[in-house]
Amino acid sequence: MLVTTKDSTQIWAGFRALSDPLRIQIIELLRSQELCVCELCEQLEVSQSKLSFHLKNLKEANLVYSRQQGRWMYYRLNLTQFVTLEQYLAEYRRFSEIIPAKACN
Amino acid sequence: MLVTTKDSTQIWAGFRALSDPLRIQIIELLRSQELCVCELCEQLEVSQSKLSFHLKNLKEANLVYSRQQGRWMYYRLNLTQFVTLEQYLAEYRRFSEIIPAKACN
DNA sequence: CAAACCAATCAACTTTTTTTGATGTATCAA
DNA sequence: TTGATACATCAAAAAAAGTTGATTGGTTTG
Repeated sequence: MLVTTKDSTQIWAGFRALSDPLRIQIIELLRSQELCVCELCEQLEVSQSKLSFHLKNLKEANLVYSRQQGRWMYYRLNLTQFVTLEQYLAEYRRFSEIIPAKACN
Repeated sequence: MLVTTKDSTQIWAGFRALSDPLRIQIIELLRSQELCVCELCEQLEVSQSKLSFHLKNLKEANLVYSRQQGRWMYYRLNLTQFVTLEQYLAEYRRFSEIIPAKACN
């Protein structure tokens, strides 16, 4: 079963968002609780604009949600997307009979 | 439980390798069977050097093995690494009680 | 209203990744 | 041994991603 182009895009875009050390740190902080940008800034000791860049990145990959409250912006994980990626990887384990190549030529 | 820096590197490096459409296509072809470079070239319609670049990329992330036979080089998936990444993602689902943020200030 | 605050965005710059075409190396076949 | 094949590697160019500092927009506070 081949994934469609559209699904594939979702997939590698998701992995791309996870392919940066700072973004991994961000989601690990969000794993236990929703946090506002200022708190992430403090804990990760990075500039606000840098953080904004990476949060946008995570958001565009559907890995986080955000909600505004007053002048604060709170971010939290979108677990659904994590499950999607997890299941994509799980497919590899499912049909794990990998046939050795026939000799080439 | 926080992952160590070393583990984290393994993780985002793994995701980084999966963050490219061509590399996703490659692993999807390898999902059912080991293939040689020339066959991947044909099926994906990309240049050989381009393919080599991406295969190296996958290999450095431990997502594939390779073995040489005569003048052919055969690539196959390293499912162990897929499982590692899958389990990393699964951790997010496991403790999915995400506490809403306390009001900031 | 004005000032303070939080966070997004922008432009300029730096760094990393990817592509391309050429070259190198090893293997095999004639 | 010569030529062909399969693949890796390299250097240069192109494209994409990330960083930085400044600015902007929206919200609250005084």
